[in-house]
Amino acid sequence: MGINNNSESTDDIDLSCFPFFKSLTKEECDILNFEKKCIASQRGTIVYEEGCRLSGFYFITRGIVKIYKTGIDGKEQIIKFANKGDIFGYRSLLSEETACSTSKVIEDAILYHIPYKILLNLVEANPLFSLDILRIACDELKEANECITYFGLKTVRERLAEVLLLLHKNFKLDTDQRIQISLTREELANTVGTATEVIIRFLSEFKREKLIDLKGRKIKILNLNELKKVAKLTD
Amino acid sequence: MGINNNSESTDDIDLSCFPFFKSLTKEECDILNFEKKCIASQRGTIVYEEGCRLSGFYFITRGIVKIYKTGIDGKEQIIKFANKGDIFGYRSLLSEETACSTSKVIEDAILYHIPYKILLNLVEANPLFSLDILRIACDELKEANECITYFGLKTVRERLAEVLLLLHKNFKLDTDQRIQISLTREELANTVGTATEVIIRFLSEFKREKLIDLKGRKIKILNLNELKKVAKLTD
DNA sequence: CGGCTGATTGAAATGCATCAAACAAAGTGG
DNA sequence: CCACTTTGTTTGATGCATTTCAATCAGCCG
Repeated sequence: MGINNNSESTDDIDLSCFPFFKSLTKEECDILNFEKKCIASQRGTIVYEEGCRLSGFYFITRGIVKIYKTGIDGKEQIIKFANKGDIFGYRSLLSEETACSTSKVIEDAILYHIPYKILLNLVEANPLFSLDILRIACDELKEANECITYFGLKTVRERLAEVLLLLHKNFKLDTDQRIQISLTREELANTVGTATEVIIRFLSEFKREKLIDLKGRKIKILNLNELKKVAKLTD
Repeated sequence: MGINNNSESTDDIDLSCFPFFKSLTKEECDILNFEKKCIASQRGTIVYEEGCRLSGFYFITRGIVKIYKTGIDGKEQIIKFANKGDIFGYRSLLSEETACSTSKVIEDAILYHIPYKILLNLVEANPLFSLDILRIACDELKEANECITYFGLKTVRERLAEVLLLLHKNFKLDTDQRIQISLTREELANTVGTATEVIIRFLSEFKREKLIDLKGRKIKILNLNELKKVAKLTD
């Protein structure tokens, strides 16, 4: 693991059924479906690395990919988890720069690679699609700004509570109401921006306070409202 | 001060000379210039506040505006400084949400208000402009991601060094090579995400180490390379 | 079984936040 | 024009949150 472990398949799912492509015409969908390349990737696979020049962006229909940057001392900062229906890798593409983050599969995933040229053609030819992707970028920007704010104004304890709430909101729950995404303590730490040990301590503190329940990496939120108070959220 | 102190003027500068509008046709420029509204705003003016519904976005041709969010305890987190040639307020507009940040003039500014409808028309009618604004959003996203990373991985001392370098890069220098933007210690603190006193201590530490020179709020960088080392920057 | 990675706990060190107080500068009103 | 208020800057001292180091434990895989 940790090494490329892809298998290019000829999986011919029609991407037009996903909301992201809703504004495309029939012809555009045909081109898209023809040019896309399906990549089934196992946990640990690195999709692209910081410094790479990408040839296209990625659309994910299954699994989870973490997007992160690496600091000088080798510590990671996770910026985002991409899952079903998300796109990633488009930012550096459109800015015409090398990737400034790394993306790694943390839950076996199905990815579709879509060439840059197709993206450009669509943006230039289809104003509605153009607006769609612009709105996606704006939404990401909003989340990033909220993230900056929470880093600047909140303590580690508050940030952990907020991250748990975000994971709860953005990822499916299993039959036992546990958040399906399975992160190591270290990955949680790299999201919150702290040390692994600190995460462990606060998690067990939350558990003691009956805010959450832990079963290995599977977390269940027991008291949503109280956790929101800990996170100092208004809504 | 602190209260609205605008004066709507009929200033008829042709906006097409700014790079942001470079992709517009002659006709589009005419409409833009007709629909824009010039607002001369003094230091302290609040352009819009968190929770407002905006009717358009802003283009700035002079002065500086700080964009920030306010925490529960009233503390501010500054997200961005907008100056000449920048746009702001477009994000919440395109996401069709109320503003999630406040913008306040910190250096007497000339702003142009451009109605949402014009923005939408341009994005839908002009693919090149559409791509331009998409790239701007992507660039902002890149900066935001770097900001998240520096919050997550760096100490306050390192962050302050990085912010000083960013200000040095993004704002003009005066005849004495000092960074023209004039921030209070508190505003610096609200950018770095720490307390005013901490900023003061590190600033005088940097001064003692001959990395910077201080003359009130005007900062001059004396040793760029060494400051980059402090900020743990690679480039 | 032994070696690996990840999780956990404890103790010590430190970076930062907070509180308090003094000072400087700038604007306000008598 | 001077006392007064206000706002911003500075310094010191203290306490707390978080980091770091060290050691142990649990689980997994070949």
